[in-house]
Parts: sequence; C-alpha cells; structure tokens
Amino acid sequence: MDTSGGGEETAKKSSYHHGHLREALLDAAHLLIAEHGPADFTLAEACRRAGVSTAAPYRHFADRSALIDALAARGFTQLTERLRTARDRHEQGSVQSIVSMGQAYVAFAAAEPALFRLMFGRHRLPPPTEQAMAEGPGCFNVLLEAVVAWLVRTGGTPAEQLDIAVPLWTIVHGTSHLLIDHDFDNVAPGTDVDELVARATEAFLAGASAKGRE
Amino acid sequence: MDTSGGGEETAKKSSYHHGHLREALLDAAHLLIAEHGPADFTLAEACRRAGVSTAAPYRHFADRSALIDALAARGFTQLTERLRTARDRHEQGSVQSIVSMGQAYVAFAAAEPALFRLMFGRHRLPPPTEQAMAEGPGCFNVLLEAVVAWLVRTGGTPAEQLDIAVPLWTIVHGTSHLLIDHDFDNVAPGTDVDELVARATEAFLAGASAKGRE
DNA sequence: TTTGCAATGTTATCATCTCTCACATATGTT
DNA sequence: AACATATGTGAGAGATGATAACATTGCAAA
Repeated sequence: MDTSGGGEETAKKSSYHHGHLREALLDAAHLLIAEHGPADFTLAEACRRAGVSTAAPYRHFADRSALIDALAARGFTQLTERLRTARDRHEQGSVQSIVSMGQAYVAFAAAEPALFRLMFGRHRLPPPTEQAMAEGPGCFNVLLEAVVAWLVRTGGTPAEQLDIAVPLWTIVHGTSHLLIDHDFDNVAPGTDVDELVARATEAFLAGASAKGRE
Repeated sequence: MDTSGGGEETAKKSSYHHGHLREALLDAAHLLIAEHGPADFTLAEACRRAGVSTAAPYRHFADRSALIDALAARGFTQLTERLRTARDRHEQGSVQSIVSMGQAYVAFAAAEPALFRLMFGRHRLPPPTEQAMAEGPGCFNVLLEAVVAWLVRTGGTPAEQLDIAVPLWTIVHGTSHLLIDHDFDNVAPGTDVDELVARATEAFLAGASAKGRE
C-alpha cells in the first residue's frame, strides 16, 4: 500500500506489454457494468479504459462472454467470503447467524447489483456456467453448514437441511432481485431489507420447526 | 420477391405494407429471446423473421429498447391474468389460494424464462421501466388482495398486508430466478418447485401468524 | 552472452448490428 | 381526383465483436 521501490500498477517498464492486462480488463469491466449495466457493457470500452487495443483481450479470454464469466466467478468468491464472515459473527447454529448471512447476501446484491445479475443471470443453456457453477455450490455450502448447526441445536435432523436451506435461499435471493430491480419502490417504498430478511427468516424457521414437531 | 398472388395467413394484400408489423415484431422478438436468450436478441433478426427491412421497426418503436419494454409489458399483463386465475381457483382467503398463486408465478417463469428475465431484469436506472412499472403493481395487487382476505380470515388486520405479502413475493420470485438460472441443479437437483413453494409459503404463514398472536 | 521460442499486444480488416435520412408506396379524407 | 399521413425501403454512418498477420518483449536453453 505504499510506493516502495518497485511501484504498484504503474510499473510499466515498457509501454508495449501491459503486465496485468487480465486483471485490468476485469477491473475495467467491473466498473463499466456497475455504471451502465451488464447489457450495455462493451469490450471495446473496457479496452479503452485499460489502454490497449480491442484485439488484446483475446490473448486472455476466448471471447467477450468468457470475460464476463470470469467476472462472475470473482463475484462468487467474494460473496462466499462475505457469507462466511457474516455467519461467524454470531453463535454457531443460532437463528441470528442465519439471519446475518441472509442480510449479507442482500447487502452484496445491493452493493454490486450489476455483478449480482451477472453471477446469477447467466442465461446460456448449453454450458451451465462452467467456473461460476463450480463456485456457486461453495457459496451455498456455507448456508448449508449453518442450517445443519441450527437443526442439530433445535432437535431436527441433518436430513432436513435442504428443506430448510432452499426456502431460505429463495427468500434472500428474491429479496435481492426485487431490491436491485427497484420493484419495492412502487409497491412497498422505503422497505428495510435487513428487517425484511430478519422477519421472513424468523417466521419461516418458526413455522418450519413447528411443523416438524407436530 | 415472391409477391405471391394472395397474402399468406394474414391480410397482406400488397407486399409493401405489412399490416400487423408491430405485433409481428413483438412475436418474432418473443420467439428469438426464448431461443437465444434476451442478451443475444438482435433487432435485425426479428426483422428478417417478420420479412421487413431493418429500418421498419423504427416506425413502431423508438428504439430496440422500446420494443423490449413493450414485450415486458405484454408479459406483465399475461402474468397478472394467470395469477388472478390461480387465486380464484380456491376459496377466498385460504392458504391454498395463496399457494396456488405462488405456483402460478413460478410456472410462468419456468414457461417463459427469457420473458421473465426481461420483465424484471430491466436494469436501466433513469426510467424505472415506464410502462412495465405501471403493470407491475397491478400484478402485485392481485397478491395483496388475497393476503388481505387471508388476514381477515385468520384474525389479523389488513394493516399487516405488506408484512405478509412482500416476504411471500420474495419466496416465489427467488424460486423463479433460481429455477430458470438452473441454480437448483447443482445444489438440490430434482427439486419440485410446486412443493417447495407450498411448503415455504405454509411455513412462513404459520410462523408469521404465530408471532402475531404472541 | 546469445539465440530462439512462447507469450502478449498492435494494426488492419470483416461481418454484423443499431439507427438515421431521403425516398417510395399505400391508405383514407375531403 | 388530389393531398396528407402512415408505413416500408435502400443506402449508409458509426460502433462492436472477432480474426489474421505482424511486432515486441521476456525467458530459458545452449
């Protein structure tokens, strides 16, 4: 974080080879989709920002789509990390721990709406999002672990983990999408999403454990 | 040019003026996004399918984006109709009525994934999706009415309608997105979304009404 | 050190796409 | 019949994604 001898990203001894072009393109693309949305993103503009020709990206990415995939993969890594942090802020197996994860999920979407859409909005059927899919489960596993801990604590069995985790996922995922698409604005303006997530999660867990105990 | 004797299925007396170009373009666009996804959709291809020049659409739509908006608006009208039908298939104010709406919501997304993304995935910040937004609330109102009926029936007050309806919306909306993005495949393959919606809805309503009664 | 190869970037070029402009053709109103 | 309006065409500007041939650099083996 200092300007020690070597210098940081400005260490372009020669102006021909960029040096960190792959990361620079990803960063530029990240900024662009944040500004103009994922659809309006152009590879050419990213090149301009990175200061290279429009042919340069093809040394690092098969095509435009591959760059976007790489961006999505980076997003999943980030999201997984944040979920883990949120979960570990509270007692293992507590409802609060699960609520906290949900809030972190939504907060991530709110902070990076375009990236969030990219991560989950891969609509290409043939390749079910190769690398991104490899990260996706890792992300979901964090939730699964928390749910198992909660189940053990409340007298449930780990076998029910999907029955609990999947609905919870739908709640926070739906909240995220509705939030970043501004769908709350016209219908329930001023919605406090943290509270929404907390109440919905708590109500669902209460109802689910009550039913399990019948 | 074929300039066949009579028009095909439509009243194409002359081959110069199309007659139903606006609708024909929307239909073609609908097919295209269903085939290739919303991102890969090109106006030029839609023109080819409609049998007109690439300049023709601009007599009916301001630009490419406006055509997509019109498509989204058509989708909202359809969705609203289906929700109303699903709701009215069961007793007013019953949990089943609400569950049925949720299932119809998800079924619509499953049947028209690309259209569903279009409807909710308008990422343009400045215009919050003019016409589509006008339809969106109409769509949500159908759910609100059902929730109010349920509240009245179970001893709640209509003032709580948003506290109930919004979480329910997040559940079905999240389920829809996760389903059409194939996110269940790697994590919970073979998920029965109808059952998922039913269980999540019932558990949430049970938990919410229990809390309200505390 | 020198030589050669692999990696990385550039320029030129193509096909395609969105959108505009001037022009052509149909419709229908008076 | 004549004019005004709506609707469609053709040509083309400007931008983009992608490819190919060429240029530069870093690195490793001889």
